[in-house]
Amino acid sequence: MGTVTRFAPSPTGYLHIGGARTALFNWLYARATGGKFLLRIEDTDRERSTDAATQAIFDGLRWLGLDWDGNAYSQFARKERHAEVAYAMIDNGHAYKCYATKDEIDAFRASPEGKYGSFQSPWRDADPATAPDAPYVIRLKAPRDGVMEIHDEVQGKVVWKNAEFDDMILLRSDATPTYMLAVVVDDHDMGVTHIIRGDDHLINAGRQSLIYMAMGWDIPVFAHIPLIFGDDGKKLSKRHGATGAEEYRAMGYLPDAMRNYLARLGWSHGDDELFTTEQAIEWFDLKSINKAPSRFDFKKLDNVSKYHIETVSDDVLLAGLQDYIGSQDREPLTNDAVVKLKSVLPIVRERSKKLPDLLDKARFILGARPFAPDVDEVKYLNSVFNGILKRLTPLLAEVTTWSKEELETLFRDLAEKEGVGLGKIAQPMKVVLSGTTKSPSTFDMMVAIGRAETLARINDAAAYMAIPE
RNA sequence: GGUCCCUUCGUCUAUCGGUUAGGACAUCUGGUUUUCAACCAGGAAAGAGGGGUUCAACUCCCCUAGGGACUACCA
Repeated sequence: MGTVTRFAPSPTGYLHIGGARTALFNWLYARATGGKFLLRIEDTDRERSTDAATQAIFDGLRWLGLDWDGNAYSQFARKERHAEVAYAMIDNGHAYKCYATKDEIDAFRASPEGKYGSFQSPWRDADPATAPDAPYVIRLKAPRDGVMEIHDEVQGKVVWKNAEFDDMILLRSDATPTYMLAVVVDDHDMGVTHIIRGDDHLINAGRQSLIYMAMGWDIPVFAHIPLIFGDDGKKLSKRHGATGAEEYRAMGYLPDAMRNYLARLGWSHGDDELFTTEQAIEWFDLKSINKAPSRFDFKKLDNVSKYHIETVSDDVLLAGLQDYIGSQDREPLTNDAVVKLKSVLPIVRERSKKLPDLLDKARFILGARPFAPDVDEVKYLNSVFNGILKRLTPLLAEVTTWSKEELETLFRDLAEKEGVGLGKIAQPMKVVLSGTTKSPSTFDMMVAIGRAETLARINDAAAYMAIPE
């Protein structure tokens, strides 16, 4: 039997980056073992679940490239089946109807005994004949003796005394299932073999095992992964920066980089830091997941991002770029722009940490004349440079081979003749060619746009510099 | 409060009883340079504390401290 993993988010907001990593681990494990990765929306909480959130989760997952097998399941849609199992558990003596009202339970909690102990329903061992004709919930009849032991792939052996578990509610008084019942039934029905989830669910593995056992079902393999914190060690929240997957898209990170970085948070394969998704799939295993929580580090993410922008294929980069542009609510690149961009990809992908950096560098090819200098770059276009530019222009017109080497030689010779450093000429030229110094190499740009365009831009710049001081 | 989980450089981590405790990011120093968010070289930087077990412990056990999760008719 092949492995089946699942990601089961509740649709109450965007896709949290921590959830995204959980999804990634499940996806990686499924792909690594040739199994299936399923998606289930845990929408049994009708108050908080929204379609918009469901959509956001789909979008986030799709952006990250975490494709799920088959259609996404709606947990709520399966409520009849959940109820059926709850009643089956009454029949086999592992659950009972509890008529305690909300007020009674609240009163218990407010009492001294209720402060720390869990609610003990008087209906657990009551004679069914005495049951009133009133709404009821179905509770698990949790064992009072013995221990529950699970073997978690990440956490190892974990043991609880059964007495620690309360008679949790399985089916609410409105006949909808609670999370605890629904997960178990769904995971069983969906054939889930490995449950990889946040370790905030660790104790639930014990509780849920009780249900599996009550129904005589096979208990899946558990792997509870530690949570991701912010850089201060506190729960990752808004003030740490972005928490939603979509935000990372809007910041200009490639999905490939996110997968790499997220995979590396809590999981490792020796000293490998930078890797492709294919490699991650090949290397991924549950045993190498760390037990300690990790902190999200944007600096490191940037470094990983830079690597992927440099190494990913042209098509992937271009697709990522278009996607990023879309996230900014901007018009996609035209076919013409794409062709132009593609021709300079090698020189603009270098030194770019994020997609917007790359786009900045591509200004010289995507923009149009005249290239007005950025305010803080105007200083390069001074009178000294103006003089040099006048002597440079005819030289450029005569260059025999318009190549990087030739141009560089020409610039160096001129610099020597002028008695200045190469930077005094090449640097202002960047501003002439692109309006900014945050551009690719001067010579690379000149070669990319050609002689005529170079001369034309010099002419444009001359106009700026002609203005008397 | 109770139960459970966690603890190696600032950060992410390697180490499966024997290592000068390694790598990466960040940081510092020097170099290079056509900007730099680039590159090159080098440096500083860690086993929470205390007990055991063992010839030998970061590694196994216990205690303490600190952090976290759970403790809902939420998931």
